[in-house]
Amino acid sequence: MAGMKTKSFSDMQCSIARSLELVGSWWSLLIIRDAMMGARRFKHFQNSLGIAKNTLTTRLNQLVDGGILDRVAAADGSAYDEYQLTQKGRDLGPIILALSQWGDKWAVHPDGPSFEYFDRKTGDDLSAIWPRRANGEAMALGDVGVKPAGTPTPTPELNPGRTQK
Amino acid sequence: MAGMKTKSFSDMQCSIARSLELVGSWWSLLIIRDAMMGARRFKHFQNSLGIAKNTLTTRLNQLVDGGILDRVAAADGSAYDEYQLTQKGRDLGPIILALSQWGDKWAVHPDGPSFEYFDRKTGDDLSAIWPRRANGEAMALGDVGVKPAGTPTPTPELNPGRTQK
DNA sequence: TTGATTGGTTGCATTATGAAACCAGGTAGC
DNA sequence: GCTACCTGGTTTCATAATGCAACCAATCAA
Repeated sequence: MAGMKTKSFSDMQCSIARSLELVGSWWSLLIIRDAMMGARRFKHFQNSLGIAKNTLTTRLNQLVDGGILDRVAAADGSAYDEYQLTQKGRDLGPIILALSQWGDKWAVHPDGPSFEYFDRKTGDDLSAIWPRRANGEAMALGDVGVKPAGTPTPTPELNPGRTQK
Repeated sequence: MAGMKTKSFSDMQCSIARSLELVGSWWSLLIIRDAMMGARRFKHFQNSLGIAKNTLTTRLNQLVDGGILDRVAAADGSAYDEYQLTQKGRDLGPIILALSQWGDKWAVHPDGPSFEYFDRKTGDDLSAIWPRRANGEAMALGDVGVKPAGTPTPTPELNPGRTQK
């Protein structure tokens, strides 16, 4: 975990906290972003991120230990190992996309965003990462309900939306 | 930023990095989660998170400064202020959901997840937060393409998917 | 063979965080 | 209106995470 003394989220039952614990730190997400863009070697990550080398070492080891990256023999025959996303790591894609989308809207750089996402099959831009109904229709965030696991889902009649004081 | 000395992501053009910089730390996301669940007062966050009070103070101030929370007069007439998500803050919902979904799959607690998400209008479970084509159809992560902003979108013919060595 | 690159490790300085004590103002009970 | 407790912090101190620079062995390019 970044900067915190001893405190760990791993005892928490909440999946959000557990995800954050396993991913490790902000740097980890940027490492994963670069891995999704094709970075495979220590040097790639270091050049792209401008991260201190000892910190990069720590983060890469943590991601390998966490099953998000695999350390594999280089594809090109080099004696240096490479880092490769596991399925667990590739499944972080929606998180990366959601962060990117939010940043494009609320924290964009004066020069605009640096990356754009598209559909490889059609060439179209991606539609927004957004909660969907069972039929795939995008839904308003206010229509997303949360409840403790195992409790019955409130019926729509008894649950007239979020109060907005 | 959590634990890091001086380094800031705010100069980076990447929207992911800029989002992470603005959100602040892991704690911030859990604070936002609680705010989405209805927490409004200092004490709510402290009880729910078990966070040190000085750290909570810092994080809340940072979220207010970042425009993610507003400090508002209490709705019930109390002299103590309350914290309320702004639109910018509510738009973090998809990130929270994506993190929750990943944790449910890859980092679940032995007792199972603590929360479930549903559609307030229909009572159905939410479908997965996932990249979608323009028509709303869910797409494989491997079909998500990334390119530097401003460059032309590669045509599907010339872009036969991610190589998977 | 020589020099540069890669992938680290080590040591030190600085910052973020945790824990506990403390405190002023608000609130509740009576 | 008095008192005790609650709320929302601040302060102090110890520790962990990070940055930076120097160093190093192994690899690779010429």
